[in-house]
Amino acid sequence: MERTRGRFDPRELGSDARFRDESEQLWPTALGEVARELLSSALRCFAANGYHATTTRDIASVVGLSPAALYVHFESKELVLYEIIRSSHEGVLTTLNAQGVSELDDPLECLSRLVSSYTSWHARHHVAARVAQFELAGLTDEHYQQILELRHETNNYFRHAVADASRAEHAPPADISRLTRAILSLSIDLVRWYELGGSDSPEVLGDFYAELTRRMLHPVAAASPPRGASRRRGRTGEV
Amino acid sequence: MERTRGRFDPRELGSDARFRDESEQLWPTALGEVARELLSSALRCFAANGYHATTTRDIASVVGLSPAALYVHFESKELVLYEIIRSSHEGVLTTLNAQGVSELDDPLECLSRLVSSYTSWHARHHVAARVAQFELAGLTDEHYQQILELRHETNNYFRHAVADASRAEHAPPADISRLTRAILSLSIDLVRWYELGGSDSPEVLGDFYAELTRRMLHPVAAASPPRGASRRRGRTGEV
DNA sequence: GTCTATATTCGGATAGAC
DNA sequence: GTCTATCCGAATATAGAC
Repeated sequence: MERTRGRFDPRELGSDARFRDESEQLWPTALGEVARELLSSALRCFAANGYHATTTRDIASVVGLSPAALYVHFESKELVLYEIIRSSHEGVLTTLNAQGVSELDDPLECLSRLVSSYTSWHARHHVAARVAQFELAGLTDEHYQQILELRHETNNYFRHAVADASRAEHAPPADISRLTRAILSLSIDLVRWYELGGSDSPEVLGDFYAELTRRMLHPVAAASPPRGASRRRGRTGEV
Repeated sequence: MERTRGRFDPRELGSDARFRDESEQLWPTALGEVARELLSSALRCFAANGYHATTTRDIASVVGLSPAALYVHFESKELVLYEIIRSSHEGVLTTLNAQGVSELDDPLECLSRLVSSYTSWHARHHVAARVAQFELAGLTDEHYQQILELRHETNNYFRHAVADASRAEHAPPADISRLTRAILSLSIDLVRWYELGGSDSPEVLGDFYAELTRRMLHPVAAASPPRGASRRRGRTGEV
């Protein structure tokens, strides 16, 4: 019955600009060479076809091993997924920590730098980030809880930065949660469509989203008040 | 080896505020009652656990049927997924068409209305939209291509509206593609975290994102020039 | 550490009675 | 149209040789 196995051949991902990234830097150096190769292979398979649609044969064959070899290096397929997602989340946190924003006293510049680095990290590591963001359902409950803690830590960075910047720019305090979510959405959603080698480099995109963040904190001074049709709200979404 | 089947019991989704939505309105009326119930059940299973982690037994048992009964109404499990994704995409297009933006001559108001309706649709139908956005890998190549055409149509709406509004607001033409992607990202990513019954109604969120869109089209007039640290770019993402 | 072979379970889909 | 029973391919994981 025509088994759908995804649109991409993981064997080609290494040479495909859409998937080539710098994922190998993510893996713990404590792991051996083969284990790291297996993680890179699994990462590409998961990103291309999804966790459940990827078999242990897929992962191992890309590296040129039999499926049984995988279990010498990892206890289970789920643990491979966990290792990938955990490494990605810790990679983001490391980057955010390295920003040293605490030395800055300009809240808007501080937030800009967080957004810029968070965005460019996701662009540069868009393959790993895709798995880290969209394959959480494959984790066991216990591993999922551990990832949630890392995500909570990341979100706190932004929530505080948005709160500080909002105060400094006299934005409505009620919008802090909404703004935080919107800013995170920009950086996270790009992993769905970003391609290395596309028009924007990770740095350019990071700068652009930092600029958008600054604009989002500045209410437009009703520059061009809508003429007719006084914004009939409440009708939207009725289909 | 501890089979992970997702964190949510689809049987409870109907009574869970996180998943209760108005998906039933989406299905073609040409289908019979049972077929529509199966689609609603499948929708909740797919949203909760993912397409590949959902079995035909899961889908049928929520409705109180045996797995075999599903095949009386649908040729395959993949066709159930296709019907869900297709209905969602056409639902969005119907909403956008109903906006009647062509009657407006204010480009910014036109774009605002598109963003508002697109956003509130995704919030109201966040369960269906989640499947429509994140389970595309489960489709056959042929069905995937058909969905891509619908997405292309939707994207064109926004690309033209952003282009018109950018001209009217004297925004840099080079940013049109970037802005379009950013605006779409806001509305699409919300299906990852939105919950009906949460703090913001679909309409409130739609209005807020329309406001953010207007702000994103207005370059900040260097209101508060960053003091020290002259935006050292190019370092981000090195981890 | 890697292999071949396989145990075992599971899931999509079908057969045929009612 | 729904059921029970089942076929059969597939996938995780293991056993045991090398």
